[in-house]
Amino acid sequence: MRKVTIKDVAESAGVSKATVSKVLNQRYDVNGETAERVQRAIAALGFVKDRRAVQLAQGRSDSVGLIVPSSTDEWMIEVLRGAMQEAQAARFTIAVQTFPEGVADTDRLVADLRGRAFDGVLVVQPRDHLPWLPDLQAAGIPVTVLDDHGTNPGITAFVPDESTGIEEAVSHLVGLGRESFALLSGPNEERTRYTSEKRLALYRAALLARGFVLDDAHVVPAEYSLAGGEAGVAHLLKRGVRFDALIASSDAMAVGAMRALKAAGLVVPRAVSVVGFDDFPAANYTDPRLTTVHNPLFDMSARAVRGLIASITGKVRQEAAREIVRTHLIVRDSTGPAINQGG
Amino acid sequence: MRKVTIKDVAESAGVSKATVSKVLNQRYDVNGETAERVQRAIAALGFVKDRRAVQLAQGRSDSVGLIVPSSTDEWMIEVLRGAMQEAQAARFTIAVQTFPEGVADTDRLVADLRGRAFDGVLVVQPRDHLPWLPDLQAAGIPVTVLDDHGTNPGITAFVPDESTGIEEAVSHLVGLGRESFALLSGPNEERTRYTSEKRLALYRAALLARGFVLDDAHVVPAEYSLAGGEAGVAHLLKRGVRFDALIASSDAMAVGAMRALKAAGLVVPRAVSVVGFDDFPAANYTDPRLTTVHNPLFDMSARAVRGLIASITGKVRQEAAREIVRTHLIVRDSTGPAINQGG
DNA sequence: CTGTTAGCGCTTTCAC
DNA sequence: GTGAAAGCGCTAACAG
Repeated sequence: MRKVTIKDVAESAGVSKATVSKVLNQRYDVNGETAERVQRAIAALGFVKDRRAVQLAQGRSDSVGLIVPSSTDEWMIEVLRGAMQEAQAARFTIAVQTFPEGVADTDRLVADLRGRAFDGVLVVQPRDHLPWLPDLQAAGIPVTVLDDHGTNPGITAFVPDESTGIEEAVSHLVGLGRESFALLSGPNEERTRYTSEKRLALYRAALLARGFVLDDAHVVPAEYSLAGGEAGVAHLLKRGVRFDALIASSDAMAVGAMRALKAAGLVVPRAVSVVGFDDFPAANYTDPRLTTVHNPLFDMSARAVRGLIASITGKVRQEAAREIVRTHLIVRDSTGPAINQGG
Repeated sequence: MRKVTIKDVAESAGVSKATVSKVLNQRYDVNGETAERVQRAIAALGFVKDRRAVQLAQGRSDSVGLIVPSSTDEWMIEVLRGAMQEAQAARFTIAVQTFPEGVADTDRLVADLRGRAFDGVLVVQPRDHLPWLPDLQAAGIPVTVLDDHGTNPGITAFVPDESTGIEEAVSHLVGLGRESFALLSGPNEERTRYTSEKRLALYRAALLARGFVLDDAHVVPAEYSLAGGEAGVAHLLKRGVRFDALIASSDAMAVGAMRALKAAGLVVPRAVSVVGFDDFPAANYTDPRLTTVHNPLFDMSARAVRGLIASITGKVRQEAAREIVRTHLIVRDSTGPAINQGG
């Protein structure tokens, strides 16, 4: 039994393909009786529209491509969630693709994108400048980037404003009576330097604004990982650096730091208060639960996809905007009053 | 400037569409010189194949639909990772869709699937029997389910064999000198009962095989969450139940349990050893790090997608198989020697 | 209201 | 080797 097409339905119902199409698409210029006959034929034959044919005919693919870094980190799930929430509402599909590795891979992806495999594209955390983004846009394919490093000007972007969360964090720590700060910065790698230095500079400024100088001896570069955090704190301790507040540039680092502090007999949050960055899912499962700056990935992603869909469906010519999304501190249990205040 | 099609290239190169198509698809029955001329035209016009047209013409959509429960839990990322790994290798895209809520939603999804929006479908953790799965299969669309509850016979499924991990867990605890066990089982809800009771039964049997009876007083139903774990342990403690090993039916529960134990002054792992289930990403970030039964989602998902792609591309008629994937215990720090053994 | 006629853009026989 | 023509299955003007 061959695949049943709209043509079969038409013949079976004694009408033309056009009429069937109209019935299928709920057009109101069809006689009630005819419509019924068509419906019966559809049911009898078990007909279903071929999506691909519809897509070609309508010039849409009802999907948004989500290009993610190949190292799908835990936080990716937040991005996906946000994207799916919006996609579902608009009956779009989220097509996940991982970032291309080499030149050949890149060319293929770009060809797919320009070939309109998707109606719009959301690029998550591009490390570098992506020269093909403007081309896509010029080709009329809406593109948005999430959390880039400012390396793709002219492309609509949603980026977190880390300063608000950092201000809150510093204000929180200072309010708690903390007086000497140490900071675990990101690793000295090309790829991560931008984020890393930005966060450091913001912390430094926020502290300075409150009269605290964060000198270089109190800053140690570390990997964005649990092990990195452990090593970082061990390093600080070994050098005899004193601090009652520790700021980590990622949550995993913060957890490692808490482990190292505990190993050294320093109680978190009393002896040392710790704040992380990102608010990863595990932040609620650490002991103590982690106070951290929430990176609003879900929101950014949802807003980005909503915007993309709007410019896909509404034909609203997307205009390059840079949406800055505020970050906030989530206070949990890894921060608390200073020892001499607690009573 | 209109969209450039294969026809434009053909005219520009002075050949027919067919020839262009052959060049595009690396067919060898094209004269070298002609091919070059076509290539130049392609480059000059900036032509790119329209994916949708290719898809319609070839009857493929180069994608695998991933239907996930709407409550995208943390563990979903593992499923996605596994799926993407395989998809990427085969140049397929993973199109994520969330489970339909009502009847209308379901109908629409089924219509999309039967309408070949995707070449194959992977359904993750269907709660109930899905009557439309066999239909899809009958329509020639490969379908596989991941971690179902045996509610969809006749459909290829990848399911974890929890018994192996549970055997290992019990053997590990007993080997540690643990003698009295308590178990936090799943909630008394319709939806989760299957998993919950299966795990309980397996634990009970494994313990019995080693001479330990897990009586009802030592089993308490709890939510699969941190709060559930806390409440469960509080309940046990209040009732004066004594135990030196606690088995949780999920990792989040295990973390909650550890919190409650700590609050009660019971040290993990010495006073009470705790084992979880799933090996969620946060298991490495808890304090102590969680010993738990690893749920091989990544592997199952990767294997499932690989199988789907094989039957999509190879035209290998997929035969309903039930792949049982062994689980294993990951020993971390929440389990350790019993108090009187430690020395 | 309904049907005719062109598409959508590429692939694929099958003659030449 | 190359091209004409017939799809793939649906949509969309435009007559009638």
